[in-house]
Amino acid sequence: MSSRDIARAAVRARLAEVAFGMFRSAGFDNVTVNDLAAAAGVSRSTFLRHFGTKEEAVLGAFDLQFEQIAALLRERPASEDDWTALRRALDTMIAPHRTDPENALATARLVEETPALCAHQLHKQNTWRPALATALAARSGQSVTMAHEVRAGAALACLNIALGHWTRSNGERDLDELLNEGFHALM
Amino acid sequence: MSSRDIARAAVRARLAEVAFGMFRSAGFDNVTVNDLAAAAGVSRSTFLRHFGTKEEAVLGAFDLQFEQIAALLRERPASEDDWTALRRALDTMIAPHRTDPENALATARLVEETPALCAHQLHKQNTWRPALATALAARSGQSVTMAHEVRAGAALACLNIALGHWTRSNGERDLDELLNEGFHALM
DNA sequence: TCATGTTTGACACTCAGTCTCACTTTGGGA
DNA sequence: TCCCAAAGTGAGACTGAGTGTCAAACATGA
Repeated sequence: MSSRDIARAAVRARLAEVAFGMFRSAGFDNVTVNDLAAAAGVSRSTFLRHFGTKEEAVLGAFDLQFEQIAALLRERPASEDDWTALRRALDTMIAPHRTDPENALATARLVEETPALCAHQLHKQNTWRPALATALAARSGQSVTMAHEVRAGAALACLNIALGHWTRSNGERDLDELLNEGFHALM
Repeated sequence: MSSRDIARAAVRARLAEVAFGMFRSAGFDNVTVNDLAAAAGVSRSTFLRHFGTKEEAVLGAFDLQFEQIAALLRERPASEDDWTALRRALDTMIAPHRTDPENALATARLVEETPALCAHQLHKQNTWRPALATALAARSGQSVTMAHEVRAGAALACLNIALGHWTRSNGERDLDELLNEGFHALM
């Protein structure tokens, strides 16, 4: 990672933070890219060059999480069945909800109540699903089957549902238990 | 259903058909709403009044299918386990792929290769999932639990994955069998 | 026939996203 | 240290989606 990449990532992080703050207080649809750029002290061009779309300013961070999940999945022991491996790998995804529930709750709410964000998020998951299936198969040296992909998809659906319940409980219910309850319907 | 509603539905169907034809031959992103309106002989305003968004011209029909699935699900006998009931209900969804594979294949391809359509489709499924869970619970007089919702979500993921395989096989593989294979990883 | 509600087309407007061009900054090699 | 090539930035023009308003045409049911 060159120093340029570091600088670029720092700018990106700052822009995302400013954007999240404005979306959180005014609502995604009531903030324009011009507003975001002005608030962050950059031009409209620069903002869009960093994120491509308004949605990516919120959802861009999730790509890293998916890579982490895939990596963790690959490291789960082959003796573990797929459901258990998936359940464990998702612990990474819900770590932020434990360490910074305030922020995680605001993000989850924003995504859930904004159709454009929700749709993009689901599409992102759909894009990552094959990679999860590959990781699931690779950890036990198997080749990818439809079963791997179905289990990966089911686990993601489970995550979304558990997160939805968690959000609607204002973060009061335990996300770990909600996930366990969800996986219980699958295992 | 008044005569006005009938006329309205007829116009909608015709507009959707024209739109699908153009999307199919030129690609979703290469056709503007102006193009669609001109080809259908209506104004841009009228086209957008009927569908709201370009995407809905393609995906609008799926709402009916989801209602059908929910209705069928409610009618499955309480003696059937949830997975079997879901699997049977999905037969409705894949009926068109049997009766008119040509058209179904083109639609599936269009949705899959167009990110905007894919995202909207997934969001639609996400919106309908609670209704499926309710139907699943109602058929055996239970109240809705997270398990119902998780199973509904998993079934939808399974449908998407099976459809993806079917599309990539150019409609040559049997969608019924693909669905069975997918559900096998869950049941 | 008439009053009412619906559909339509025209048009103006906002905003997202793409593209191009010129300018500035920066990193790394000579 | 100097220099150059590459990367980042800002300005601005442009396309196209989606919203809202208005007046005219239309169909429906009394």
